[in-house]
Amino acid sequence: MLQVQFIRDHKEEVIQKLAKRNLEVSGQIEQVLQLDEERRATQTTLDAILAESNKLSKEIGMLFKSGKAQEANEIKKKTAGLKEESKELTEKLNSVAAQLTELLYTLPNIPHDSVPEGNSDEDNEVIFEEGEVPSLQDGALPHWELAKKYDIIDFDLGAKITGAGFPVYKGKGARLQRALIAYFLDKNTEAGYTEYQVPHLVNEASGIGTGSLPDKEGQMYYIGQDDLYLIPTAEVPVTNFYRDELLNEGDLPLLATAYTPCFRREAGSYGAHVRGLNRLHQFDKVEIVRIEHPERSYEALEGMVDHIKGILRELKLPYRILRLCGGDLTFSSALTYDFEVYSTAQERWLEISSVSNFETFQANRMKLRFRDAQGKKSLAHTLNGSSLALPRVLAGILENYQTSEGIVVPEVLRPYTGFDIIS
RNA sequence: GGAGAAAUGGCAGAGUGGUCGAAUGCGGCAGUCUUGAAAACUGUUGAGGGUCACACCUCCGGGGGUUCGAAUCCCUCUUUCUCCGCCA
Repeated sequence: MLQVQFIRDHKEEVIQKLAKRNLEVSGQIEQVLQLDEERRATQTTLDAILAESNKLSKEIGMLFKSGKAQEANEIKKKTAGLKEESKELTEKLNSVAAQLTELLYTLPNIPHDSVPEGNSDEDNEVIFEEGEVPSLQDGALPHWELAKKYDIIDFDLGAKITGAGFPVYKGKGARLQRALIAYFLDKNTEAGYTEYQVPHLVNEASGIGTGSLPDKEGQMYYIGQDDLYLIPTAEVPVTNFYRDELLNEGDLPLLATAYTPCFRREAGSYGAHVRGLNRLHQFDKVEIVRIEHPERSYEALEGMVDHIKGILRELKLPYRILRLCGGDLTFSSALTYDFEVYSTAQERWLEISSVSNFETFQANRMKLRFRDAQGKKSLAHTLNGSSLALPRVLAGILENYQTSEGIVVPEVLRPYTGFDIIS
């Protein structure tokens, strides 16, 4: 959520920078400023009435104490009108404040200056590419064929017990999943991230904190009976550890990592591109989250990018890094780098990680602040990234490591799998 | 699931209708003393809104109510603890 104070002080800048997202928000900004003005005016009037009412109440108290009940009752009569007025104003204030918040919820984060112009994923900027695309033999298979051939993922069984998009991993496939999770968590903890295991259901406040709610896209699974949401990513529970916290500057940065399953309804996305592991309703992901000092958050973002690069290098997967353009940037993010692995058999790039700096956008929603040495309080910056999303990494491994003998396990994973080939 | 108790500032803990944003202790910060440190002593120390700055307003788990006035009374929700039951 953008800060009202910032919008007040930088109105034109906000309008101009949100244009990068191909949004024309001048009408909404005007409305925000108007509601804010109204909110403050109402508050001021209400405060004056409450002050008067407090004063009278104190007088009444003193009069009763000194036995002057009659005088007290006289003053009591005067309070009735004030009470009525304050009630009306409070209602108005609540209504205006609610409208303001609702409107602010509709405004996405301001893109960083380095975010390229553009409308869709086609305008994303490739900033880095590394790794060799293996030349596969004739008859190279896409991962869903390989999964069937080696009996390591059963999509039909998942569809039977739950539905489409809920695969069952089996045998060496299941073991490989476990290996990847352990490997990623180890890499993250080595880099200083504290490992957590977190709930897979969150309450509404947490969803709002990270910007997942209000969920206009209907992406989250909702458990109505208990008013809880299945997490779409570990980002939601982990970042919300720090909701409503006032940290000390010395506590920063805070680094956390967690493995969780992720649940996404993916309403409306069907077709060839969602085959196999490409898009699922439930998938596994290891996430990294950082709470940073605003002055160091972009340095931290680059650090996260380097960290993920290191993992992909070790896995020896061909990958590239994109800087997302304004049109493709997610709602809460100021700057996002996407990592994509080249899926040789499908001959396409698969997104396996998204690393973002949200600056104060989430922190403002969740009131995550820190106090500096001078005692000044500021919103912290929140960042997160996948390190990594499993299904597409698995797809990349299956397709790129396939040989006539079977699927070779990347070397760094062998201590975790206990086998070096799936045949 | 049933019965009971509780939720107050960074922490501990008082406050059961009136000048309480809240005693006291610990902790933190500043100072005095000291070569330095400790101890002792003195002062200071919650958050949000609002203001140029004050004033002023709001906040004692969340929401609602009673009252001229609520941390304090009532309703409700959440969480924690104790006991019983069930259970991986």
